[in-house]
Amino acid sequence: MFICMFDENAVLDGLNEQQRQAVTHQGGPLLVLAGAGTGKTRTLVARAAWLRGAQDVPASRILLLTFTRRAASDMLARANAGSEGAGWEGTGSDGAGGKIWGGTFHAIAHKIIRRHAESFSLSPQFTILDPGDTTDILDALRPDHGLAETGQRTPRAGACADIYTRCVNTGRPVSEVVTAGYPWCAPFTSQLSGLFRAYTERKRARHLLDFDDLLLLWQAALADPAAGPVLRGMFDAVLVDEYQDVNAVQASIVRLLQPDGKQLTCVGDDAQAIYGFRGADPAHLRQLTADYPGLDIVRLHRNYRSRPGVLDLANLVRPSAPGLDLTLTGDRGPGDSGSAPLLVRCHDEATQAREICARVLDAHEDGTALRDQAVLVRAGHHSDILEIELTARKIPYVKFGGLKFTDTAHVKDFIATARILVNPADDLAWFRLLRLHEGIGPAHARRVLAALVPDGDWAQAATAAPPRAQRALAATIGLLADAAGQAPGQAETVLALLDPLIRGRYPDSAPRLADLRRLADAAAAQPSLHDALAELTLDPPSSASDLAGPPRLDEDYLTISTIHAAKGLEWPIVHLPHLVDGALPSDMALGDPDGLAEEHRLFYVAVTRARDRLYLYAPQRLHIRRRGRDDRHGLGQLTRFLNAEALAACDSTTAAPLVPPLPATGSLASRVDAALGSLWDA
DNA sequence: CAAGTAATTGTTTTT
DNA sequence: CAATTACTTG
Repeated sequence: MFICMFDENAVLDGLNEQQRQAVTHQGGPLLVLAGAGTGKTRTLVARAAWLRGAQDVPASRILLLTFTRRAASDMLARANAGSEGAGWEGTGSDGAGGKIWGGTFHAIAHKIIRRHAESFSLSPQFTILDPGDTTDILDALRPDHGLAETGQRTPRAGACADIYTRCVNTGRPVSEVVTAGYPWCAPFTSQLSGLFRAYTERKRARHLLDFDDLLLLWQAALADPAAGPVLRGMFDAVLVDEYQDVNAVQASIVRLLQPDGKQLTCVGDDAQAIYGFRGADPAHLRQLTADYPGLDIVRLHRNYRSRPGVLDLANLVRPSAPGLDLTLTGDRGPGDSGSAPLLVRCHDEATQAREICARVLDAHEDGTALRDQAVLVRAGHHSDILEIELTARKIPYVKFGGLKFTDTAHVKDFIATARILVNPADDLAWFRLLRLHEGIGPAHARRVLAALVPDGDWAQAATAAPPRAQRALAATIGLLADAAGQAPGQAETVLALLDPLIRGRYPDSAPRLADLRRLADAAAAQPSLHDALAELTLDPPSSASDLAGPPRLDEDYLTISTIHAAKGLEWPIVHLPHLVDGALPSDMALGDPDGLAEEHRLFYVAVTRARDRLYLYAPQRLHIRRRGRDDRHGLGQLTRFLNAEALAACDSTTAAPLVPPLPATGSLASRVDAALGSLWDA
C-alpha cells in the first residue's frame, strides 16, 4: 500500500505571508483581494492542493470556477499535477483520487445539465445556441411582434439580443433594462416582452439552450428543494476566480452552492472588472461581505510581475475602489533607470504602426523573442493598420479576440450540419444547410422545413424542394440518414456532405475546405460529435491556427490581443497603441460614468500585463467615424487616463511622420476644385 | 422564387 | 468601406 504523506511545506514553499494565510485559511468563507500580478493563480492552486492534503477534501469534490477556458486549463494542469491520470479536463472523473472539477460557469453548468438532461425535462439531444443563432432566431421572430417596418426605428435583432441577455444576467425586468440602458427602445417594451416570450418557447420546442439558459438551469436546479441538496452535495469546496466579473446569476449560483460559505474561496480585484457590458457587476464582490457575515478578507498586494517603472504607473492609474482598496508594492529587483514606461506620441496611425514594428524588432535583436511581446488593443480593428505593416515586414503574429473563426460562413455551415446530426429538431441548422443547395433560397427552405418538422420523414420532405435542387438534396439527406445512427466518423460525413456544396457556393472554396478539414479532425478527437459541438460553441477557437493544436515550439510570433482577451496573462514587453480619447475610453462609453469607469479599469488591466517594459502610443490624428466618403482625420486627444501625475512617471518622445506634412496654407484640394470649377463656367 | 446588382447603413469588449 | 438590405432580372 502506497501511503502518501501530505507535505504542507511543499505546498507553501515560496509563498509569502499573505498567500500562506489565504492558502491555509479555515473555518469559513474567504475573500482574497488579489491585485494584478500578485500570485493569484499560484495561491488558488496551492489552496486546492492544501484542501486535498490537509483537509482531506477529495479532489473530485473540489469545484474551481474560472472565467475563461484558458484560465481553467492553466490552473487545472497545475492543480491536478501529481494526481493520477495525466488529463486536465475538468471532467471530475471517478478514478482513484479523481480530478478537480474545473471550468467556466458555463462549461460546468453544461456538464451537469447534460448529465441530468431528463431531470431538466430536456431531450438528451439538446444543442447549444451560439450568440449568433440567438440573434438569428430573434430576427426571424421579430416581424410577428410588431418590430419590423413600422416606419419608426425599431430595435434590430442585435439590440434585442443585447436587451434579452442583459435582463437575464442582471435579473431585471425588460422595462427597467430598456429605460436604463436602451431608452430609444422604450416605446417597444411590450413588443420586446412578447418577442422574448416567443423566443423562449421556440428554444424549448427545439431542444435548444442558449448560453444564459445554461446558467439559469443550473441555478434553478440548485434552488430546487429536492434537486438542490443533491447538486450542492457534489462539492465540498468551491473556489471562484475573478469574482469581480460575475453577474447576478453567477453570484446566485455561488450562494446556492455554498449557503453557509464554509468552504468558499473567492478571488477578485474590483479594479479589474471589465465585463459590465455582459451583465457583470463588481458590486457582487462587495456584496460578499453582506452575504457572508463571517467573511475573512486576505489582501495580496505584493506584485511579482512588474518592474518598478511599470508598477509605479500601474499604481498611479489604478482606479480607486471604495471599501476594497489595494496598493501594489513591488517585489522585483530595482529597475534600471530606463524602465519607466515610454510614451511615444505619433503623428498618425501609420507612424504608430511603424514605431511599434521598430520597437518590436529592436527588442527582438536584443534577445526578447516575439512570443514575449504583445500588442494590446481596445477593439479588434485597432490593429488593422499595424497588421498590414507587420505583414509587409514579414513579422509573424497571432491575433486573439476580435473576429472569430466560428463566425466565418463555412465554419457556420459545418456547425449547422453537425447540429442536425446531433439534434434533428434544430430547424435553424436545417435552414442554413438547405439554403446551401443551389436552387433553394429562403422560401423553399421554409417549405422543406414545414414538411420536415411534423413527421420527420426526410426523404418525403425533400420533394418540397424545386426540381433542380432535388438531386443534391437527396444526396445530402442520404448521407445524413446513414450517419445519423452511427457514432464514429460523423465528422467525416459532415465534411463529405459539405464538400460539393462548399465548392458550389464559395469562389474561394479551397482554403475554406482546408479549414473544415482541420475542424473535422479536431471534432474527431472528441468522444462524440455532441462533445465536439459543445466544445466549439462554449470555447470557440480564438484563431484559425488554434485548431492545429499548440503551436510548434520553434515558431516565434508576436501576440496581438484585445485587452479583454489578455486578462490574466502577462508578457515581458507590452505595447499599448491608440491611447487616445475615443479609442481607449471608447467613444461608445464617453456618455455615462459607469462606462467610463469600466474603460478606466480596462486601461489598468492593460498596463498591468507588462513585466519589464511598457510602451504607450498616442497617434495624434486618426480617422474617426468614417461618414460617407469624407475620410476626415479626427484630432486625437491623449487618453484622459494618463493624467499629469501618470505622465510624470513616463518618459516621452515624439515620432515624426515618414512624410512630413507640406507647409501648405489652407486646403490644396479645394483650390484645385475651385480652379476646375472655373473651367465649367460657360 | 433565386441569384445578382445597387444603395444604404452603421461599428467595443465575450462566456 | 464592408456588410447587410432593397431592387432587378432570369
